[in-house]
This record gives sequence, structure tokens and C-alpha cells, in this order.
Amino acid sequence: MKETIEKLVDQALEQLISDSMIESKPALQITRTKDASHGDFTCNVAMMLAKQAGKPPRDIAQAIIDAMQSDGSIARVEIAGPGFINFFLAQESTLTIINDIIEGGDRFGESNAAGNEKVQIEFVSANPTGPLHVGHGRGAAYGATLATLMRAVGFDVDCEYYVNDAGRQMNILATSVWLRYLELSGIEFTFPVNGYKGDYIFDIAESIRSHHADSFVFPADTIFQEIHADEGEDGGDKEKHIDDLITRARQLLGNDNYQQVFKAGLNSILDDIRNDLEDFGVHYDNWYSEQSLADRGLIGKAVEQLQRAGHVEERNGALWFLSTKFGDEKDRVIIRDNGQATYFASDIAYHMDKFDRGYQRLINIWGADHHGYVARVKAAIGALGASEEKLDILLVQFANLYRSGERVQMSTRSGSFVTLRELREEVGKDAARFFYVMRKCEQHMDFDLDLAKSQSNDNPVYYIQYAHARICSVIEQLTEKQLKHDLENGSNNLNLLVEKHETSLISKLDAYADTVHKSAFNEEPHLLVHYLRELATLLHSYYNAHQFINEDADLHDARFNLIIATRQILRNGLTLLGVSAPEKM
RNA sequence: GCCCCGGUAGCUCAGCUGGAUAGAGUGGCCCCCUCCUAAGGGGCAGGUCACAGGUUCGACUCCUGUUCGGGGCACCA
Repeated sequence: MKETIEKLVDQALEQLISDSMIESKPALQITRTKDASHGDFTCNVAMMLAKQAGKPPRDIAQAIIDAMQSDGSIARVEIAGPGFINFFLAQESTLTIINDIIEGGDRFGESNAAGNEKVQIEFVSANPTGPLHVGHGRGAAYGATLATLMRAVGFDVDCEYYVNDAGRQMNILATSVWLRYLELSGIEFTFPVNGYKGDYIFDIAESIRSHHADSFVFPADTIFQEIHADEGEDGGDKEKHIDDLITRARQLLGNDNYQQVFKAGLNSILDDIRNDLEDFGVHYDNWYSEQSLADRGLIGKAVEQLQRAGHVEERNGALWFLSTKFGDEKDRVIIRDNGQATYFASDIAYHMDKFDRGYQRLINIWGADHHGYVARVKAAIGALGASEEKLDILLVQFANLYRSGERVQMSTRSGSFVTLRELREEVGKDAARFFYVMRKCEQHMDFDLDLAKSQSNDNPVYYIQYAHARICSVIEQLTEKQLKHDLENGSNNLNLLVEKHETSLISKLDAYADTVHKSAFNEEPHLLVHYLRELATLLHSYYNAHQFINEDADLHDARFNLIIATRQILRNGLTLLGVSAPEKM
């Protein structure tokens, strides 16, 4: 419908150009009106042309209308306010949407607007050093929803999790597991301040004991001989202490056994994260190992490529990437003076590999605390000769949890944080998924736990689901009352739908496909959330005002067509959000 | 000090990339079930869009400054 109007206005503008009333066409905006008294669609082009034409906008609007061909789908056109051109659709042309939806079914709203462009969305990618917490949950919900939305409009999307399975944090994890194993084996010592203290470490240690019994045990004085003092002791330093312990673990265990402990920790936590996300309805196409970058020599390759391009310089024994040449605020080390590659070097290699795998567009979803890395990663991409615009880095702001009006305190190291799993168990998957995408991602969010789990009208999830269940229930009534719904007869009598509640519901249904399109292209799932709530409101309101089951068979059938179409849209929209559409509540 | 995000109704947030009298939900007050689920609906009250300039036909929206809140500024991962 929008396209039809666009075409009409465009033709009229061409006419005005050939009449040399105006010189050029501005970007045409045909938008849906907020207020029904302004018609169905409106166009502001007359006001945009006022300056170049040197005429009052209302005069230009009139000229446009005069130049416009008539079209059966438009009942009338008006000039309003400062110069808006308002379009009122003919009733028959608005009604077609009902049949379109019923025919389209579960796939209504989908399109191929993106033409199968290959996109990768990388999200969550939390270090596998412990369970996911509620902060990761927002990234997970947002990424998964965005992927679904983008697929719906024709992007060829792969979801990827970058597993940070290399580096110091993982060694701290392995060492923590080993130390807990030693404790379980009866060795007595003080657990390092900087070690991972969560209960899950004990679980992993326990499983190692059950497989390897005492074979990884060493006496305490052998282990702690010449280890730098821990924080809290004389001259103690928690970083040096833990690093010494890592070195000691490798010495005593030997590479093979150390790797066994390391892998036990990594695999156990990774499995947990996988299951957690799967239960949250978040599916990945790839789990990409950081370690594999080094194993395949990709880091060296990336460094070489930067060197060849002349963007690298040696200073004080370290190798620096001259990122300031590409807009970063300072240059960054990629190979340390001890010969080790930095995390950033892996990141460069990783992004290079993403492009090598043929993605035309990359989306990274990061926590807001990583914004400092945006400039350097983009710089690296520029330096490697790829185009920066192809990488979109979306920063998701933090979510604060509230319970009984109080902010829930979280701290990671101590182990007293709220995990995603706990959140799911408390409020349920549907509410969690919904609440996380209710706000746009750059907005700080207050997550009200009490509201999310309340099974009442206060809760927007239930409100929308209830609209769906309510329609199902009405349809159920038909069989109970031994009544029927004749779809074809309904379709022939849609013109009976003249009540205000009906026309506004129909107009809302007509906006669904646009909403999906816009949500996907703008990367803003919250637009769909708001749409669904508005749709649910219209349905509830209609329900209260009019009886669907009606003695007038034609009206009865037409109304059922309308609510069946509404149910379809509610279901399709909820499905895109990863939220269930229950038939009974 | 520099950088990113935000400041809209008592509270939580929208505001369609600059358009018509600023919208929802929630909380407050009032009303509606002999009727398809009241997990619902209808109404009233509630605003100097943080502040000050600027850009223009027109600004909550764009620019500059100020201010308040959150986060970030490693040869850590």
C-alpha cells in the first residue's frame, strides 16, 4: 500500500519537475499516521519543497495533488496543518490484509528484502571461566532475537560464539581446579585470593578425583616452595602469587596432565554455558576457538599482513600496531617483549578470518564495558584493507536487577552473582527473553524481577500472550457451542467490519510487516515488542466492546477472519522474539 | 583529563532517523462481569522533554557548551 502511494507521489513530482515548478525530488517519506483523523498515510514532501520552490507548502501540496493520478485504493487526499498531504484509503483496499495474513500463515511478515546477504552475528562470547550471569543474558537475548529478525527479512545469518580458551584467565581457572582437587585430596593450604572460588570449581575437581584418584596430588610444601606471597601476606601480590602457582602446576603435573585438568575445566564450563543458552532458546551455528587461531598460525599471518602493509613498528622489544593511523587514540602492542601475542593480536586474526570466511557483514554484540576496544578493532580492519563499515559493533548496556524495589548487588569474583540460569528459573524463559529486548540495547535497563514473574496484567509478556490465548479460547467456544466459522464467507463479508475497533485493528495488522522490516534493519527488536503490545491492547479493547460470536452469520464469519488474522500476527511476532504463544492460560 | 551511553509524567520507558495538540505501561482516583477467560476494558489527574545557546518554515529529535548519573581509558583476558 505504501508502495502504491510512493509511486503516485513520485509521478506527481516528476510532473512538477517537467512543469519546472520544482527542480529536484527530495527523499520521499510516506509514513503511517499517528492519528486516524489524519488518514492512513501522510507525506511531508510539500514542506520539504517549500524552500526550493519559493512557495507556501500548502500551495505545493495542492499542486502535487492536482498532478497526481487517481487510484481506486485511495478514497481521498487532503491537505492539512502546515502542508501535510494525508491519504485516506478506500475500505476495500485495507481489508485485503486480513486474507493476506491468513494465507501467509506462520510465514507472514517474512521477506527477502536483504537478498540473502551473508551476515555473522557474534555475541555473548563470555570467558569460559564460570557460568553466565544476568549481564550476559541481555546480550544473549538481544543477539538471538536480532538473528531471528534478520533471517525473517532475508539475511543469511550465522551466529557465533568466540571461545576465549587461551590466555591467562584460563590458566588461572585450570590452576583453581587443581587446587580445589588438592583440597579434596586432603592437602591443606590457603586458597589464592585471585583464584576462582565458585562452587562449580569443586564440582569439576570432584570429577577429576573420580577419574584420576590421587595421581595429581603433591605435598603442600612442594607446591608452595618459593611461591611469591599472596595478597594479605607480607609483601604479597595476588597477581604474582597466582602466576607462580600456574607455573608450578605445569611443572609438577607435566604438560599432559596439566592439559587434562585444563580441558576438564574448560569443557565442563563450556558444556554448562551451551546448555544454559540452549535452554534459553539461543542457538549458535559456530563455537569458534581462540586457541585454534594460534594452532593454525593465523595470528602470525595477521601480524605479517600488517607488517607488509607497513602498519607495525618495533619499540622496546615489543611489536606495536600503529592504530593511531586509523583513528585509534593510541598505538597498541600486538607482540609483547616476551614474544607472546596479546589478546588484541588474536582479535585481529579472528576478524580477518571472519572476512576470509565470506561474510559480507559482521555484527559484534559487546557489553558496554568493552567500548574502549571498538576503535582499535576497527582500526585493525581498516589496516587489513577491509572496509570498516562492514563491521557493526553494538554495545549493550548493563541491566540492573531489582527485587522488592531494591537493587540486587552483584560481584563476580566472590561468586555471589546472579546467574542467567537462576534468572530463568525464577522468572521463566519467556519473561526473561521478553524483558531483555523490551528496551533498546544502548539504554541502561532496570530489570524488575517481581514484575517479570508476576502472573498478572502488570506483566507485559502475559498481557500479549493472553491476547493470543483469548482468541484461541473464543475459537474453542465455537466447538463447545456447536457453532461454525466459514472462512470463505467471512472473506466475502469483510466489508461489514466498520466499527472503530475493527478499522484500527486492521490498520495495525497492516503495519506488522513494516515493523518487522524496520526492527531487523535498524537492529531494534524493541520496536516489535512495542508493536505487539499495541496490537494486544487493540484486541482486548475490541473484545470488550463487541461480541465475536454473533447471530448475524456474515458478521460473525467476518469477525472471526479478523481475529484469526490477529492471532496469527501475535503468534508470528512472539515467535520472532523467542517467546511462546500459549493457547490456554 | 579524554572517550562511550543516558537524563521525557511519581516510577519504568517509547517517540518511526526534523513534522501536526509530546505517548504507553505502572502507581493514584472513579467506573464496567445475568455477556466469547476481569490475566480484561472505559475515564480522570499527572510534563518548562536536565539547563543555556545555535541551525530553520518547524527541534524531544541535529550542533555547541554546562550539569547530573552509568561505564571505559593495561606489553590483563
